[in-house]
Amino acid sequence: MLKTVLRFGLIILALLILFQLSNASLFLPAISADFIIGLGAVILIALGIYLGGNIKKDTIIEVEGPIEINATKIEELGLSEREMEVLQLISKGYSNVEIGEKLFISESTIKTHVSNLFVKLDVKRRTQAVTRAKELHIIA
Amino acid sequence: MLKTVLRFGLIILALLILFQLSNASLFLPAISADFIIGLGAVILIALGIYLGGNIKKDTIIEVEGPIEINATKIEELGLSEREMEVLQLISKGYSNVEIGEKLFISESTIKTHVSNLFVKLDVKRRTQAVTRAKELHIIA
DNA sequence: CGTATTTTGGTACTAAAGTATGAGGACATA
DNA sequence: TATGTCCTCATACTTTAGTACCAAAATACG
Repeated sequence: MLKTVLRFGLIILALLILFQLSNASLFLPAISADFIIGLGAVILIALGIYLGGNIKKDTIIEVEGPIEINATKIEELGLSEREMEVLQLISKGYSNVEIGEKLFISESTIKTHVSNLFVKLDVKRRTQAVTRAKELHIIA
Repeated sequence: MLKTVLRFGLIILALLILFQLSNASLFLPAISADFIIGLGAVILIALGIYLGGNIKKDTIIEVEGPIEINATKIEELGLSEREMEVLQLISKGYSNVEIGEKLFISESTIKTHVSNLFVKLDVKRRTQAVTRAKELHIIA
């Protein structure tokens, strides 16, 4: 919450600086207006990237303790978002039916996801899948 | 790769547009220069957020410190040695048959141990048992 | 030695998990 | 528009897992 306030504060601050620059450029003909505007653009994009990066980190990578999730590995294995959701619920000990209820989809679909998951993780049972996933640091 | 090119293209395009706007504003006094610059700023930040959100991060994997086993808890739950062995093998992803082979006892016996384990841990499935056992720090 | 606990094993059954296959819809991209 | 990927769901089947109940050895202990 406090971070959110800080971020929006940064955005407003950046806007204010840009507005000031637009005036300052009139009194500093020695410096090209184009240069200043370009500089402002770079700063704003950098700010945006910073904000975007943090937003992504907060929403996708939820971790407790010192263990972090290896997002690269997930891509390497070709695991989809839905598959990751299912994998996480499996690791928490839920049955296929329970997982279906939590995700509002049928048990059949869960079984499909689970089977695909096993192929991609190269395992044969859900308990193995959890062990393997933790080894690879793709779940907490 | 193609996406990367597209993104950098977008950045350059945005910069060009901004430069053009800085000129256009001189010929369009009806529209406030501040407004145009503000609009540009918003667009650039949005672009930055989009770009930042798509940058893949190689997250650092930090190793967890020494995990302590709570021997007291094991006693409290009344878990026998054999049950602990079975529990550990379950957590490694082995099937009942495989566990039986490793401990040189029949699958029937494993099932008995597993069922007793479930009662003592107050769970209904082996995946739950693993989750619970780790919560209680009775397995690594 | 007698008693309690653990470990072992079996049978019979139900429930859940997992496999194989096919297929339609959603959505982004070439 | 065509293509490919993901998500969805279903049917039919096989395999594990799990429950209930029982019982015989092995082991620990006062």
